[in-house]
Amino acid sequence: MSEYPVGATHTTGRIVSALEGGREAGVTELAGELGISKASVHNHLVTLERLGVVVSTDGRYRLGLRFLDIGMSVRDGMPLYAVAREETKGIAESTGESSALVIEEHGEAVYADVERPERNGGRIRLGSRHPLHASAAGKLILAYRSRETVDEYVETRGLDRFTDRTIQSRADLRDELRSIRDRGLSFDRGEYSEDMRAVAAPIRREDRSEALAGALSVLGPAERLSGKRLEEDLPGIILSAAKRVELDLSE
Amino acid sequence: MSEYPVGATHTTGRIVSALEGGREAGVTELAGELGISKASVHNHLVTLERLGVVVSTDGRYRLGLRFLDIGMSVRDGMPLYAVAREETKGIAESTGESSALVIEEHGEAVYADVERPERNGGRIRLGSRHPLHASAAGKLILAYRSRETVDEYVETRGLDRFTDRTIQSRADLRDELRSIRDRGLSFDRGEYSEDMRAVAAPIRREDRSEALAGALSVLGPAERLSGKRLEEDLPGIILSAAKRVELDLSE
DNA sequence: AAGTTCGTTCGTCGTCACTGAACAGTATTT
DNA sequence: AAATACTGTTCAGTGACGACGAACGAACTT
Repeated sequence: MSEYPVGATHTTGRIVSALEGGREAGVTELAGELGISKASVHNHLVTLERLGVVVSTDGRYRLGLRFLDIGMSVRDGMPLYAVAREETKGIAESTGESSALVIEEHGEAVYADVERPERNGGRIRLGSRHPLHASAAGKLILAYRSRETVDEYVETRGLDRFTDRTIQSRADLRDELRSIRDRGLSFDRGEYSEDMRAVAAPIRREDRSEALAGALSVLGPAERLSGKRLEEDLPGIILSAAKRVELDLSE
Repeated sequence: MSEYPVGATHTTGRIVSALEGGREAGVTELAGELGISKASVHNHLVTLERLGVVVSTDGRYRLGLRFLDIGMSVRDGMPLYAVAREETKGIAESTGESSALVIEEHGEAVYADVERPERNGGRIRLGSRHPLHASAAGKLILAYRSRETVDEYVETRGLDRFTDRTIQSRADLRDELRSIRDRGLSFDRGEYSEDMRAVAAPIRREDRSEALAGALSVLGPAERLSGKRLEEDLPGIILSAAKRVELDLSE
């Protein structure tokens, strides 16, 4: 079995990825870039347009908002989102900062809900994906995973460095994860972005199984998130919110 | 040329659509439903999982949030969104109601931005798609299109009926569109949902070309949107906001 | 008006996407 | 505890069709 059982779908995926971010491109452009024949790229684009996910205007193509529609329908269908929604909002209201519901997907931390995204400098938005080892919520998710799973993560994704503070060694990661598990709380003090801080609390499953259901997180600029506020006030708020979500989830 | 030049991609699209709304399904289930062999469905799902858009847990499959990520990146990349964003927010703040930026795509009204979605009863959310003839913004978009384009819309999509007030005949639609063009303003008084009201104002392009760039809209329950507020106050607010967007857009 | 781009269309070939059937687990039933 | 009835997955064969290179036609540029 090859890497991608359905090659044509793989090609479609590559074309879609190339058009991410609302980029508008022509057939020849894409064909050259992806190393696919013009005719083939054209066929894929026409198919995608008929499916309603691509729009074309006089020969140039771009992704439409159908992706957003599908994505929102998926998000709204998540049981955890329905349960955590009000708490996420509540955190943003009581703190005045960005708050988020984060889940794990394909080895990444994914933001399934973000309240007040404008308060984090536009760095994190709904649907954002970040490496697990370089965010408060991501580390939290890793902390509740088995050692093998963590090792596998490090091997396949590596410990990409974003700032001086990004965890760089497996040993450091292991120490940090233990400390997180002990406290039931996770901090990010500029490990992904120099001037950003975050606190995250775990949402465990009813059966207390290994993997977390998700994490709640508060995030914002270092100038507002520091000292006692970062170390004591926010942890208190977010921990109790996460506990309430856990309870609601088990009903 | 067939309907879909790349058949495999079409199949993938059908599978994805079947999984919309966060539905979790098994291979056999999908195969039976779509009339495709189990093996084929399996191949598509494995491919989609490798591409990172599908997640599987012990044999059951569902869409992941990658769609949301792509969709948000497309939305954030829209020039109109960047320009209209603050005005959309402003409308929601000054009215306390849901406000939206709406564009046309594949013959549907698409909500590219929705502020305070909770204030419209959860009926309209980011990425929602509605028929053009049964919403304030949709009718507005049709109103600035050529007669042939409108005829084509009616022929291909038909005038689906949602409430007693939904426009049912081509003649009524023509009259309504003329009136909208004359006033430069569009109302929805329960044409899509019995107890919903909306007002929309056009965002024209600099070159004054036929097609609108989009529309701004306020929407909410009939109990709050009625009388002078619906007929005079909201139109004033939304018209001036749309005008400002038009100006910003032409810079 | 010749030239250069583009998107699109056209056949042709060789591959691979689809099928039906066998396999391997797991849950349910008896 | 054995048997049944579901799953999801793998397998091998084949015929449709996806990929390619080339030709086409339209739209700008020169």
